[in-house]
Amino acid sequence: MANIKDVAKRANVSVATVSRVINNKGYVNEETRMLVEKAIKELNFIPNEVARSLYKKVSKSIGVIFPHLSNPFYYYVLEGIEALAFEKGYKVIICNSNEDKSREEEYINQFIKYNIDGIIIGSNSSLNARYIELNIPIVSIDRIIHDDVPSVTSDNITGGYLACKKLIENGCKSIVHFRGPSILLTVKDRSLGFNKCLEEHGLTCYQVDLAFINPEREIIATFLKEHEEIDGIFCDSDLIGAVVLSELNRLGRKVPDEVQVIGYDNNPLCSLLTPALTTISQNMFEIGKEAMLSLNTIIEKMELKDKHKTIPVELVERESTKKLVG
Amino acid sequence: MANIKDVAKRANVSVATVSRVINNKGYVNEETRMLVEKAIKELNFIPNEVARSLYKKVSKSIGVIFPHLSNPFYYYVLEGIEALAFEKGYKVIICNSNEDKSREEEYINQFIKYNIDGIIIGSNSSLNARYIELNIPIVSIDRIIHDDVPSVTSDNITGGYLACKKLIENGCKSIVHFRGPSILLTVKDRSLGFNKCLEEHGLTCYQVDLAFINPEREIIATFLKEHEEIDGIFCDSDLIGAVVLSELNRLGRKVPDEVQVIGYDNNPLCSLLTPALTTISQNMFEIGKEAMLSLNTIIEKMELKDKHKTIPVELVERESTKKLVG
DNA sequence: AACTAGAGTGGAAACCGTTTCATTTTTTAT
DNA sequence: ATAAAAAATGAAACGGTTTCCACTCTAGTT
Repeated sequence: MANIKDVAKRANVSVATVSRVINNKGYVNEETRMLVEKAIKELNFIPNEVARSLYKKVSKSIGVIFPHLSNPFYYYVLEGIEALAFEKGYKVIICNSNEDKSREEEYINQFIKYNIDGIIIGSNSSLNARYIELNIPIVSIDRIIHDDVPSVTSDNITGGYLACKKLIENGCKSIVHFRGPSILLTVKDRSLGFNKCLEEHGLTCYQVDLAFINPEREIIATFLKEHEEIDGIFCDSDLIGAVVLSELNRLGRKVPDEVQVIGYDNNPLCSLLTPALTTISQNMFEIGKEAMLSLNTIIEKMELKDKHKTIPVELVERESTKKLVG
Repeated sequence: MANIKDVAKRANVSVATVSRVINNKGYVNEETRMLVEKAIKELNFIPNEVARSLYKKVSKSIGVIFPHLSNPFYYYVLEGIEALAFEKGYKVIICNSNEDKSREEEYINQFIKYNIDGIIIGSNSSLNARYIELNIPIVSIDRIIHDDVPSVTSDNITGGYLACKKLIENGCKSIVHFRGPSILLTVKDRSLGFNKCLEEHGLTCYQVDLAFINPEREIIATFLKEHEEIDGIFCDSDLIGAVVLSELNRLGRKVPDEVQVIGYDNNPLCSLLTPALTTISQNMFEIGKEAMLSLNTIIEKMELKDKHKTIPVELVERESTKKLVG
């Protein structure tokens, strides 16, 4: 690999001049510039970004830490991040913390070692105070980890509210909320909205806690068997919704005529299920884009007006819900 | 941020000694080591990997380029890559080429600029000869891009064969193969195996070409409507399988009694469908792991015995297939 | 003619580690 | 006691780039 010295030698100039040419900065005679450019081409020279980053302490790359990649939510967010990052000239380094806090911290350390310009983190654990002190630009997704750390979250309260409203308006009387892990803020918020609406109508509901990604089929099956009166179901993820639909089908309960089901996320899977799943759509691409936008703002030391952004949700109606007449 | 000089000053030693301590290399007196370690802790010193990488020309990180992340296949592969990479101390940089060859090349250039140690690429386009000349360790996934570039592919030929065998053994007479984009090697290979088995039984089948990720529902619907005689369906992805099941359901055709369906990938989605989808399982995690293993072997300049690895597949039987009696 | 501003260029320091080599001190073997 | 080997340490070079500063030269101003 040719380096800047080789180019300088070949073009019969100093390295400083070559640097000025590649960075388009400072005075360079037009003829000299041509000479240098010719040498660059001939030697197939690519400036070494590591050396550059060493000097400038800026790497034009950002780190993303997600608890797992197998949750569709994250990769749609990722596509949003990537889209804007690419546009702004940032490389994206993606790491998988596996929900493991120590691994998360190890990755943050790596990022620091690599002069990373900023971090987007989708974490369920709270951030070590050390990192806030370090003053690296960080944006959190789907959770507010610290008042000083900007965040982008989905409007989970409204999400829960909308789902509940739809079920009640559709005539459901006996409702269950299959929730995700109740430690999560997102889950808490959805419950908040859901229960608020319930309350407004003088109703209550069952609550069952499940895993997000691999929902426990037996718990769902047992609950549904023991509660034949259930006619409205809200699930905290479409994956839970899919299992619920599958179990209802097994039990011979008709959806949406006997039971109505609403999922969460608007996973592409929804329209593949039978019946297609009504769901709360999170604009994941937008979440990613906004997070990257916030991050860019902090990196460039501009003022961030909206420290904690909330992205609106909407209900997407498919075949698993239906307004019951009478 | 403290640097190695600050540590040296604080511990009253030279930077060389500090370097020896952090790298655990060369002679260091036990007492001195303690002193240095104390200073490191006090100053919260984290060695700058950029400087390190500049000198050593090794970055302990690898780049992964995938055409998109929204295909579940890729993120399971990714988890395999990550698992081994983490173990071996590599950071993983993931890039999304969006099937765009120029973006792919841009990312490879970035990787070079960053002294990346190796690249795993899941590409549909053939690799520019330049990169092979550059002699960076590269491993390709799901495709053989060059005889000299090691690869890890799934045993697609056997996958196609197994699917066909199952359909025929189960009593299917009129078979259709809903294929992915026929430019892809994977798709070609599956057809190869599938048709071989067909031939062995003196049969032929329909072939319909579709997109992998967002299969065209109308094409599938039209075909199924026009071909009521179909009793066996092989799909090149589970997503295609899901749409097929949904359309069959809409047409009132019973699965598996009237039509049998086999998908491909063993996407978690399979067990959520009704009926649960029989599929050819690709061990994606294993593919990722093996790719990382090959890459590590080349990076460390050890001999790679198996240049082109093939990962076995297996048929996972669920509810969408059934041995017909009589 | 003397003076100044700006164009054009190169030398060298800086970024932050690693490594080589030389030197000193300690230990072991004879 | 002495030579030889091993342990411990620091000075300095190195990696590839950017940038500051100093310098030369030309053109324009009084």
